[in-house]
Amino acid sequence: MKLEKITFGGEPAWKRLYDDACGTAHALDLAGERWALLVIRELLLGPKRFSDLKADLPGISANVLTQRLEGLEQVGVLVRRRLPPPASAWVYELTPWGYESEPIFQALGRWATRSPLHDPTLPISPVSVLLSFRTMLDPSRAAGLEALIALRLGRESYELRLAGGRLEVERGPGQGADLSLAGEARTVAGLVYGGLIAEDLEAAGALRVDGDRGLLARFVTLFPLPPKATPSAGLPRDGG
Amino acid sequence: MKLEKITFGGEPAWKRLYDDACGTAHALDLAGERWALLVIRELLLGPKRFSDLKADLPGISANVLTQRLEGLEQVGVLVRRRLPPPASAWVYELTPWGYESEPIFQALGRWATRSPLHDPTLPISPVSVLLSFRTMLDPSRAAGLEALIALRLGRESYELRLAGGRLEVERGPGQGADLSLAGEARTVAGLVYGGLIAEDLEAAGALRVDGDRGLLARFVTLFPLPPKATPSAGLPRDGG
DNA sequence: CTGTATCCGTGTTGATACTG
DNA sequence: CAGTATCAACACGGATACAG
Repeated sequence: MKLEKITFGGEPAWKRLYDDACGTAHALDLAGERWALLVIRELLLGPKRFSDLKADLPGISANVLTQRLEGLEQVGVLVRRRLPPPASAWVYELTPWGYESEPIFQALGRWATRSPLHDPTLPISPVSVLLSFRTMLDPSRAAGLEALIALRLGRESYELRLAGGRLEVERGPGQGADLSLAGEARTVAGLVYGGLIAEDLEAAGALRVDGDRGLLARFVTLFPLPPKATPSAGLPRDGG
Repeated sequence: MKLEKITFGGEPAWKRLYDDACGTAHALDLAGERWALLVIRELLLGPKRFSDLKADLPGISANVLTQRLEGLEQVGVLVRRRLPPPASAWVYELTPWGYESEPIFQALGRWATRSPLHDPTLPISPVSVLLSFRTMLDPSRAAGLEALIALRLGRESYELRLAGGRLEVERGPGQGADLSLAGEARTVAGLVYGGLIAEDLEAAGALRVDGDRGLLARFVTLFPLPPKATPSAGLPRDGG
């Protein structure tokens, strides 16, 4: 490993780099620091502001978020842009190449889902839920299905377009949707992945359903999880 | 993010965990620490001993390697095994689920190869080169090709079997190979990815070629690199 | 020979408080 | 809202000493 000096615009910065031509090592040089990949994940469905990122990454501190955004901008993964008036806010947006990192998240997610230690009851961000749908959709189960579904997860709204066995996800109000779900991201995740029952969640006030309930019944079957890996592996190693 | 206490066998250990049900976050909880993914990479083509890992991961220190191996064993990615006599050495071997992490490395590698900052002239491990071949093989370019190629990269020997547009990689001496290459891993990487010329490398004593040179000429064309992302992105952000 | 444990200097990370 | 400043805790990496 090597210490490399990189000077960009302002003051010199030192970074610990793997001294390795392997693509994996370079990817980790670019985005291997703590939180970096999760910042990218949160931007995969469109630009966000600093405070949105901070809210959607519970546990990150402001200074670390600042550092990650600066680093990821320097290496060309994202850009910092000012929205046109009247918004006039700064937003962070992935570059085209940044958006191309999505397969990394699909591979990581698919693999980790099989971990014996994975706890699906933890909090989850809206973007994570939507990306997981894109990753886990089983085209054969979605065959012949054409529908527009509106998801309101916390403060964020998305539109899911199912057609030709494929799924498109976009930010948007989802007007005229065949089915509309509103609730916290973890509620919808529990509905699709955790076997929770929509009627129970509605009764508990955690979910609102509008529209085609037959479509809902089918929707929750479209995203089968891979089986867990053998859990024998999560145990302590024998003494010596 | 949360501090979780995990006690395994011996003394209590604290680990910083993302408090996030997202698969990506869990994958990073499992293997997101510095060096962890590179340790896994080095094991993807078969078990290795501590000292082999240390040699193939230049820059890692013994104590960090020990910690990573312990951590990855605890979460079920690898196991520590004793070879049968007369070898009687300890080796580290991925579990079946650990081996299934390879798509992560393919996604990371494919993405990072397009980085404007990627430097392919850095040192590289034999395993990285072999994995890159598996990732980058263009099946259409390999169509109709049937061959056994032996690669001796540093101390390690591998066999590449090309058939039906597919590539199989195994450790092994490669006896009876149609083509045999011997040299440092970075030399062979430069040959396939860097446009270096086999004859020059032979003349310089960096490469030994035995067997079908027509096959070699074709072999070096089988692994096209994706184009670089627009490099404008690697520049300093404007002042304000 | 193959790891493992400990010490230590340094750099990174994160919680809190604070500023424009 | 969008970050900076400060400081404490921790992780990293190098060296060295130790154990089977």
